[in-house]
Amino acid sequence: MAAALPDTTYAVLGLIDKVPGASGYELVTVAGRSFAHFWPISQTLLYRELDRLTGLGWVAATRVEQLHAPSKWIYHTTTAGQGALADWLATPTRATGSFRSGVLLRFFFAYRMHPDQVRSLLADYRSALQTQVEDFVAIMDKLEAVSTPTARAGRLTALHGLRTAEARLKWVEEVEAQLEDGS
Amino acid sequence: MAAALPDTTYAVLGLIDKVPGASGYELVTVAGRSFAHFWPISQTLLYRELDRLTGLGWVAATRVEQLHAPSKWIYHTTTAGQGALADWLATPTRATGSFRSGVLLRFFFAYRMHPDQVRSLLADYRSALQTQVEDFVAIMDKLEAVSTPTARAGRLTALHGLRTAEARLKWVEEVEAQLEDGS
DNA sequence: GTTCCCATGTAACCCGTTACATGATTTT
DNA sequence: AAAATCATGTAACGGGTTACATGGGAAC
Repeated sequence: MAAALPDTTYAVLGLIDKVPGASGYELVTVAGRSFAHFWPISQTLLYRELDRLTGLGWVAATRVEQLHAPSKWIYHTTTAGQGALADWLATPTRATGSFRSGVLLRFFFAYRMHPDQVRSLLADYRSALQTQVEDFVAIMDKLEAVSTPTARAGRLTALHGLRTAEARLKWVEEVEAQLEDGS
Repeated sequence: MAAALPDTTYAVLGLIDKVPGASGYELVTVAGRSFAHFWPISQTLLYRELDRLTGLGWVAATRVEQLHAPSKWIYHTTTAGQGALADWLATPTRATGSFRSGVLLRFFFAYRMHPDQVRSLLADYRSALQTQVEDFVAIMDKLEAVSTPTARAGRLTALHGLRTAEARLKWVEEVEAQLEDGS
């Protein structure tokens, strides 16, 4: 049995399947505004996965010449690629994502900080969360009109992010209230 | 100016500062049940950071011989180390943590799955979230009694995880309800 | 005429993980 | 006799990041 490929490979495979005929450049931007919120990938990494996927025969690359822009490669999933995607989707996975938060890490050592530093840490966190909320709302608004299955999936993952950010904003308020009367 | 060290280095530094006189072995277990939920580190990595921190002169290692167990190194922060920790805590940071979720990634391609697969994906996610809720509640219960500043910081980071997991559980219910009547 | 957009790539680094090794002592 | 605990480490790998290079056409 071959070594398991990272989920990132399937993320790119699924994206090509979802947006057939896109160039690497386009896929980077699409990835940036679709699954970046729960599976961020850099440009370099995406191009590397493109190489891997064509090497595996899971996607086919076609050269396209353009008049008013540089030539480009466009990608499609092959039958083998669609099968690999289906297999991956059928395999159960551990439901534990990875999460690392610099804010929480610093907050964990809050007793070594001046109260003002803690307050500003929380304020920064709050504004970052508010930005997230706005982003997710914008995504959902944009997909509201569309009623395709792919749009629905996107809308619901955005909802996940929205609910998460909202809950964390409430946490910030809870903590700030506790700081005011407690310490 | 020297290259910035990763947050992991300061995580270990802060932990030694919090639990002085612990061995590497003990620090691994303490890290596992304190900040693992928002900053997981493996045993190998922790030992590597221990080397780095002693090399920097930020922590001092002392050899301790034991009768009923192998000899061990125990660690303390130096004055320089405490200063470095304070500096790091004083530097503002981007409030965006890193998050990667295999569940959401698969869910994003839900239109390529059988409805039963989607249901089982959500069921797995739900039970993982329920386990998280239990873990966070357990941590908070254990720290409820203690009223030190360090315990409070731990309790509040656990609360953050609890609120997050609760919001996501509600999301699962929302989505499941939508699947039943919609599709 | 400089800056932005398209488009693809290289180079280097290192953080983090997994698997494994060792060996004494204590518990089952 | 076997397994778990204490304690520290090595080896190898690869995923992901940041920074940089290139170059033509379009826009301001």
